[in-house]
Amino acid sequence: MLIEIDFNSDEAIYIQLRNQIILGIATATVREGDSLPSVRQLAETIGINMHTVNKAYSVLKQEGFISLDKRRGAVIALDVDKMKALEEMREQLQLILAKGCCRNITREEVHELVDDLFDTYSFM
Amino acid sequence: MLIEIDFNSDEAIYIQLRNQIILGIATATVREGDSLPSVRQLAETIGINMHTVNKAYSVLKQEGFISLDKRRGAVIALDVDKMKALEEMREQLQLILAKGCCRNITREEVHELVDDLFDTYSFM
DNA sequence: ACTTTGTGATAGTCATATTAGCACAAAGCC
DNA sequence: GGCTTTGTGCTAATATGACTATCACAAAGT
Repeated sequence: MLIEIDFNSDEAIYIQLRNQIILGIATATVREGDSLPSVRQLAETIGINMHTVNKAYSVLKQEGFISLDKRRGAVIALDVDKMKALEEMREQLQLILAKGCCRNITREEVHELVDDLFDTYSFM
Repeated sequence: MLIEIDFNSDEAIYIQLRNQIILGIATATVREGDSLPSVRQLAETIGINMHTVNKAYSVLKQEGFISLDKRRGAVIALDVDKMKALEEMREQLQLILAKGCCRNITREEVHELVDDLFDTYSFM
């Protein structure tokens, strides 16, 4: 799994890491049960501090994407609470759709965008 | 237009302000051509500093939602660059849909969510 | 034994967010 | 003409979060 960090981004490094790992899971680059590299390994590969990677992993654990194990390290383990996920998605979509609405984007165009992206994430 | 700030939120005050104003535009609480309160007025109403409101307005201007005028203050003026807006929306949807995908949310459920929210933003 | 693992504590640096105070030119009002 | 309000600019102080740098330690694998 290739991870690229933009050091000039205004987005925190550990957030970029988290996002790319989530995208990696959705695009089936990594699958349920797979292990992520150790915090020290990944940190050295990217060229950042160990604790920054650890923070990204902690966030992913807290959000229910991975499970941290002493023996196997960080393992992909999806906590599927659909109701909670739908509520969260609704909240996040709210602002994005409002922006689009101000720019005269129609609901049909949003549907196309959703379908287009969903085809990329067809891992089930 | 009612504005509520959560001072315990991890989201910056000026970001909360920006978001609520965008939602206000989309829900037609404020309409194109309307003026927003002056930076000093709004700051006093909310109980925050003048410069924080000014920052929110500056961001909204830079993003093409309002236009700042010496005489009329901050006026709702939507810069409709649809292509740019679609590109931006695609980028923002990418992560949100990836998250949902990991939680087994189907594209039909996303469509329902989109339609539901779009009904709220029917100002055109 | 040796290495690697996650994890914790501590401390320093840097950027950002927020507030405060002062100022000034332009516009509106009486 | 006086007065107020407007956006905008400047500087400075404080607080918080992000990132890095070390040192450390117990648990697990080889």
